[in-house]
Order: sequence, then C-alpha cells, then structure tokens
Amino acid sequence: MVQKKNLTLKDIAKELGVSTATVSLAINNSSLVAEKTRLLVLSKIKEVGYVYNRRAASLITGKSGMVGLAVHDFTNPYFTEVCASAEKTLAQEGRMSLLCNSHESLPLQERFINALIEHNSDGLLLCPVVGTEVEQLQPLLTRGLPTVLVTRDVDGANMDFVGNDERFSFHLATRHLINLGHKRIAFIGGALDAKAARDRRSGYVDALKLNGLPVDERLLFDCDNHSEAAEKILPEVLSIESPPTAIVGFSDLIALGVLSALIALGLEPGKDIAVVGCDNIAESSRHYSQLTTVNVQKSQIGQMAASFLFQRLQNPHMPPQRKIFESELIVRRSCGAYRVS
Amino acid sequence: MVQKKNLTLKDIAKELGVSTATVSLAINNSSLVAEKTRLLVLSKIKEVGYVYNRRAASLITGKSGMVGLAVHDFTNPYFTEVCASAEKTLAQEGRMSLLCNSHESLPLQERFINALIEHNSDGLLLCPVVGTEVEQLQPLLTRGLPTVLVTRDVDGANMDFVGNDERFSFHLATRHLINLGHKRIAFIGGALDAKAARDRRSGYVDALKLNGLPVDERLLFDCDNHSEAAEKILPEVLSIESPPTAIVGFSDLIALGVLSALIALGLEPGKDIAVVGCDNIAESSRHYSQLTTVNVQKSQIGQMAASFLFQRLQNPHMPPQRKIFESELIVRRSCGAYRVS
DNA sequence: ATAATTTTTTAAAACGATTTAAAAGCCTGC
DNA sequence: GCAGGCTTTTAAATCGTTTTAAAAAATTAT
Repeated sequence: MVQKKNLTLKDIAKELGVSTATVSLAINNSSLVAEKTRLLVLSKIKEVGYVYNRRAASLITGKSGMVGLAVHDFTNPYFTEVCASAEKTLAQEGRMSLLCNSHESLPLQERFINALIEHNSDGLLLCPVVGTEVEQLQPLLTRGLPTVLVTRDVDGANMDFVGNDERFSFHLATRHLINLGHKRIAFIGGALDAKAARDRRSGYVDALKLNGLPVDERLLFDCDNHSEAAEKILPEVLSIESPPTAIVGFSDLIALGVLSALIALGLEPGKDIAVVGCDNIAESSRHYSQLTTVNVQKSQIGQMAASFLFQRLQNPHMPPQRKIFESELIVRRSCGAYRVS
Repeated sequence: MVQKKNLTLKDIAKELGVSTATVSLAINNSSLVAEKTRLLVLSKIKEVGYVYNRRAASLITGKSGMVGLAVHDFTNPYFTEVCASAEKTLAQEGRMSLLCNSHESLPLQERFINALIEHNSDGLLLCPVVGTEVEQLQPLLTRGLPTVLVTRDVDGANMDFVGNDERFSFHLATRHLINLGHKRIAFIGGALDAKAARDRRSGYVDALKLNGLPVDERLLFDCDNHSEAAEKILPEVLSIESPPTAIVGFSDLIALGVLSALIALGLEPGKDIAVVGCDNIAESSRHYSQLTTVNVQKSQIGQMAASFLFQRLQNPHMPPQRKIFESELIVRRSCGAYRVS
C-alpha cells in the first residue's frame, strides 16, 4: 500500500511540460486553451487518476457548489418529499446538498447557518424553525448566503419564497365539511408560531365565518405535528360538551393519527365522524385509511425552491420572487362524502 | 449597502497588533496561546463579525468536517429514519452531512462519490446501490474516503458495516406464520441483486425448510420496494393455483401495499389472509393497519454508522468493524395471531 | 520577408488559513 | 545580574487552485 501523495495541477503540468495555468484552463473548458492541448490534459488526468480539488479552487472563486437544505423535521413525509425533490434538482445542476434537520431548534438552525457560511456555501433552502425572526435572516443576505424560504415565510423578510396557499387549502377543507352539513368542526394541531400554521387556521376560520358558523375556541386543539400526538389528544376532543362531528387536521400526519384513534375507539371515520387532512402524503391514499385531504405540490415546491436559488445566484440583485402553489381537495372516504353523495 | 470585503485572520491580527499565527492558534484553542490573548482575540472576532473560513483551513489540514450520506431512496421511511439519526449524530460532532439520494443509479452514486472526494469529504456513510461491486468501493479507501456501509453489505468489500440481521428477521417472520398453521406463504418484493434482499429471502427459505415445508418458486413475487407496486401485484398473487394463505412482505412498504390491496378487494387481513412486514415504520402501527412486522433498529443504525466513522477517522488502520442489530417480531392484527391465540 | 493579428501559453500574485522552528518575554533562584 | 527554563509570540513556508496581464507562437496579410 503505497501512500502516494495527492496529485495536483502542478504534477499534471510537469508531466505534460506545460504550466499550471494551462492545465487549470483546460479543466475549466476555457476557450483560451487550444483544443488539442485540452484533450492532452484531460487524457493525462484520466491516466494518472488526478482528482480536482474544489476547495482550493473555491478559495479563489468564492463559490463552493454546495447548498444548504434545512427543514425542521425531514421525517415528516411532506418534507421528505420536498427535500428529495430539491436535492434532485440541485444534483442535476452539479450542486451538493448540505442537510440539516433543525428539530425546531433555533440554536441548531443558527449553528447550521453559521457552518454554511464557514464552509462557503453558495446558498440555502430554508424552512425556518418556529420563532425565526427577520433579524436572524437578514444577515444571511449581507453575509452572501442567498436564501430561499420554503413552506414557511417570515414576516418582513422579503426573501424568495415558495410555498403553499395554506389559507386557501384550509378554506377548501373546512368548506367541504360545511357543505356536508357539519356545524361543529374541530381543528387539531399546528404550532401557531409559524406563519404557515396561522394561515392554516385562518383558512379554517374564514370558511366558518363565510358560512355563518360561529368560531368556537373550544374546538381548537393544539398538539405536536405527528400522528402519535394526535392519537393521544383525540379522546379529549371527543369528550367536550357538544363534541365536533367533523375534524380538520393540521396535516395528514395529524389527521391519520385521528383516524387511527377513532378506529381504536370503535368509531368509523366518514360515518361516525368526518376527518380531513392536508398534504396528501402516501399513507392517506391507502385503502385502509382513505383520508380526504388537500393535495399540495410537494415535489414541485422542492424543485421550484432550487430553481429560485439558481436564478438568484445568477442575478443576486433581482427582486425577490414568490411562488404559491395551488392546492386541491381530494375526496376520499374519511369525510363521509362517499356516503352522502 | 456597503460591499465590505471579507474579513480574514489577517484583519483581526492587524487590529490587535499580533500575528496571524496567534489569531489562528487562539481560534483553535491551542494551549500555545496565552489565555488573555485568546480572550482578546475571541472578543475582537465577535466585535467585528469575522467568520472563519473552513475551506482555507481545510486546504492545509486536509480535513473538511463534511461527511457524505448516500442512500438509494430516502423517501423510504426506513432510510429517512436512518438518515435523520445519522445526520443528528454527525451534527453533534460538528460535522455536516452531504446528502445524496442515489435512486439506485450507479452513475449517480459514482458522481456523488467523486464529488465527495473533490470536496475533500472526510468520509462516507453509504447504502450502496444495487450492483455496486468491490471494485467501485476499493478506490474509496485508497482515495482517503473512509466509508461505512449501511444496511447493504458488499461481498468482499471488508469495510465497516452496520446493518440488520436480515436473514434472522425473515426467519422470524416466516416461522411465525408457519406456527400459525400456514403452509403456503408468499414472499413479495425485494430487488434480489442487493445482498440484504438475498438475505431476507434466505431467511424465508430457511424457515420453510426447517419446518419441512416446500419452497415453491411460484410463491415468490418480485416488485419495486414501494406500496403502490405491491398493491398492483397483489391480484396476481392471489390468482395463482392454490393461492397463499399468508404473505411475507420484503418490507413494511410492501406489506402495507398488500394490506391496502386486500382491503380494496374486500378481504380482511389477519382473517382471510395473513400478512407480515419488516421494518416497523410508523404507518404499520396505526390502528387501521395494525401490521405484524419485524422491528429493526433504524435510528440505532444511523447512529452507529456515524460512530463507526468517527472511530475510523481517529484510527484509520483499525480492522473493519461490524455491527448487526438484532430484530424482534411485533405481533399485531394483520397476521391473525390475535384471532388464533 | 516582414508586419500585423490572432491564438496560446505562462509567470506570478492571489485566496485565507495552518504549522513549526526559532525568537522573544518572563520568571526563577543563586 | 545572569544562566536556565518556562511560556508566548511570530516569520515564513505551505496547501492547490484561479486569474490576468503580458509574452510567445502561430497565422494571416502585405
């Protein structure tokens, strides 16, 4: 096992009897270098097994080819898909994705952002943790870390943003239940500190008001955004005075937890009580869950976020772009519409 | 908006009237620098908002603090969890995770590995794509990219490995069905080119043979590792001559697809036909699915993989380590054991 | 041939840190 | 006041590229 030292541009240059400048230019497909020289260089590189050192290069160019990808919970299928799609788009353009699962922790997010800067990242796709304020974000831009906000916007940030029309989605979901005749509709889940969560609840409230239904605070239940939490809280939801006949879940995870809990109690979703979710993750379409939900463009969001970043890297001073994807109701059994119609 | 140039060590040094060496040593908490000098340096750094440039440093040290994390499908909940846990462990040690979703594509995997080297990654946590041979892996080590194989081993690679006892798991699952009286047990799913998949099927075959049951090739069905594929193939499974009374799924994704398809056909899992999966992903524990499955240590695997890598970085020449996590059967309704017992 | 162009190549200065051997300071105790 | 032994600090080389202005070579025009 020979411990041969790393080959460098200089070695290639020496072997070929040219300058390092020539080799460098050849590698970068510069038009300054003669075609036959380039071929010579490239074949020599292959021959001796040289590998380019991007760090050395980026020290000069200032660009690293790396992009941060931070979400608060990528085991959440919604984010898994968004991330998968973003990663794919980034990879197609030859960029690497630096992953961060921020666990809704502001310190973790800050450490990650700082690390991104230390590593000379070119940009960041960020779904900010709850509690992120403009002040923490503004430095990103001045620091030279172009950022696209994903799913969760930050008031006053004025950054590129791509996300869902949360308000509309929940208007849609709630209205659907109202149209089915429900008058007492509970809303479960959602950390309200995030803008997206507030919007979701607003959509729910809008629908109630528009249809002349009262907004009863006792029908609002908060819980962490995963199924187990929803499952746990459900008995409480059902045990209030004049309990809801329908439930809107903050997300499919919540709604599926509700379904699960209902079944455990011997209740039949869609018959005894109506349930609607949001996100349309894979699990909701199974024949055993058949969750009525709102479909959102998960992979499109990831792709568009990456694409916005590319554009910003091209043109740092363009005005911030925004893209809000439309959502649509997907009616399955859990809302009982199949029975009614 | 003043476009102030990047602050460097040199600027800090100049401001403080010391040398860059002192500043560098202070930043790195070297004992060579006097305590009060270090404090001076650190406070100045905070004051002027200097950020460390890791790329410049790594050019000399050779270490980047970045680790690759490559799986073939991280939307698969099993891998999502493994990755989440690996990322967390890596982050705790101050390392960044470079993500790659290889989509079972050898070229993508190769490009990623090459990029890792170009970027001076310190190591790699790899679940190799189907078809990965020793030849493609060996360069990693000589190239200075210490690698831990995760979940899927590669014959002859002789690398650090952490994964499941696949064979045992499927022995467990199959034996359980046999004990419940089943004689015709189908096996669905699994790309057989991966070692882990072969092991799974071996476990199934072992159990049959050990219990004097014939291995019927017609009970083996291949399909992609996701629920939709399983759902699609199920009717075919049920329509063979003397159809199976039980099904072992290659994974929970497969088994859940089977459950879904059964329900669509009006059949009751656990009563009309028994189903067992493997992985114990969240979805299988819901009250509406209640999938009997084999639990595997997803987050432990991610964590241990990271930990193996740390050890190897510490001590590059230690003999390869292996860790196979034990699995255990989790009996729920889908296998019908509740009815029988 | 020579001059005028155009095409290629190159030298050398970056980029922003680390590292090491040697120099400089600072204490001892005699 | 100084030899000897600490503790701190520093100068300078280094890592592996890019980049630019200028030199060299090749081509074309005269």
